Amino acid sequence: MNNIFHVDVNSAYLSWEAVYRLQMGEKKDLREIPSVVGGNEENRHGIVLAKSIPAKKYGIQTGETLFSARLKCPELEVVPPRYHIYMKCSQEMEELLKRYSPNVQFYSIDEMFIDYTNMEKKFGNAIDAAYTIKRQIKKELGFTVNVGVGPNKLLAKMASGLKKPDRVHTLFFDEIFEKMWPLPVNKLFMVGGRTAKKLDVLGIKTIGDLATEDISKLYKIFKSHGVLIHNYANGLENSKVRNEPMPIKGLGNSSTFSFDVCSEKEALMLLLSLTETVATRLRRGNFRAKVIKIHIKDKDFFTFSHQRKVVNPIQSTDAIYSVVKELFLEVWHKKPIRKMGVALGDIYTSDYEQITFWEEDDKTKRMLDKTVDNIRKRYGAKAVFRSCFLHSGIKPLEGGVIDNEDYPMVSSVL
DNA sequence: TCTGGGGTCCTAGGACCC
DNA sequence: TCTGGGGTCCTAGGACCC
Repeated sequence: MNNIFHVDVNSAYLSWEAVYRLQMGEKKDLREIPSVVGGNEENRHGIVLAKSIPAKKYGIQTGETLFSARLKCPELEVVPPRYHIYMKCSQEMEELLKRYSPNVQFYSIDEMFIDYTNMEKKFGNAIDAAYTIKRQIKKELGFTVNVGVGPNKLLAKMASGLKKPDRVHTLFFDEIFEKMWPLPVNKLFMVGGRTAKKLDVLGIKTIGDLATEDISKLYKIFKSHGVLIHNYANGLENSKVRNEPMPIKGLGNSSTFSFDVCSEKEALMLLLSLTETVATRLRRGNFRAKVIKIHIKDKDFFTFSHQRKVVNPIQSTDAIYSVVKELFLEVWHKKPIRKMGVALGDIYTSDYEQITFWEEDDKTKRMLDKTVDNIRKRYGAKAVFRSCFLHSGIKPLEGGVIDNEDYPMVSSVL
């Protein structure tokens, strides 16, 4: 029998912010008052990123606007995010977990899987170990977690989500009926708002309803996703706890601007800036890309995208930007823009042998990009930038939550 | 009233090939 | 008047995760 743990930091950003502030000598604990970590409203990033449990009691939800959160609780304390601190806390937790098993999967900044299978002889039975881990994180790092214990990653994750905070829960196969099936169907991993709504129309309200529904009926409506969630509702999932990060399939950067962009000149400058950011990340990973995409959200929140596959994989800022510019001019019809993004797909590793065949980027451009990348690495992102950004009011490197640093994200893949 | 950013995967529809 | 059927590749859009 496999024993998988899922460790989930309770209200991660908010807990970490609270711990840091207490360490800095602040008297009040954000976790004990209605509070949220939230984006900057002036820059139109005003949403709730994390909430305290007292804030949750007012019905405040992650992702909702700070405006709406304040309507629910006028005395709400709002603090800005500090991603560097959260990264540090996350890394410390990962190090701690590695004491208990060599096989720890960094699933997201605040969620990790541990494969505890066959570790019993070293650290005792699984449930005791889960409690020890929870206690140790609280004692050494100052924040609380939920630990879910189960026979696979899906059930471990569902277990950690049961009752919060500071709890250990198990979800073995013989507990599914009692602990998981009565839950509303949207609590199931991979059943989001859209699917839950469609299921509701079909009379499927709980995870149990979904688990016992006819699979061919689900397939007809939801295709492969229907089969997936039916399996999940029955606790069936068998992916490995992965030590190594998943190979990168694509990367992108986007930005919501503090004002609606109306001129072509300004839009192109912002796209160049976004291209710089994403191309720098591409080169840092020693990659090249064949698919170049842009996406645009206009002032009415209507979003659309445009992409092109090029024959030879490219890497230089200039080569990527020339495609980005083409794409933009092909789709933009002068409607004011709220947000834009540049993304790269169809990624290849760029080893030395191959480079001689890539004629797309000439040698001069490669050298220039490399030089600029190195200067930025040594002296910071602002040390050198294109002169067109001077006095333009536009940042030379748009996008990204942390300047000049990779920030680990999460996908819907276990 | 205000509504982030960065990922992965899937599907539909059209182009194109034999 | 009636007009194949696969297969692959590409693009746009939408679902999900945190």
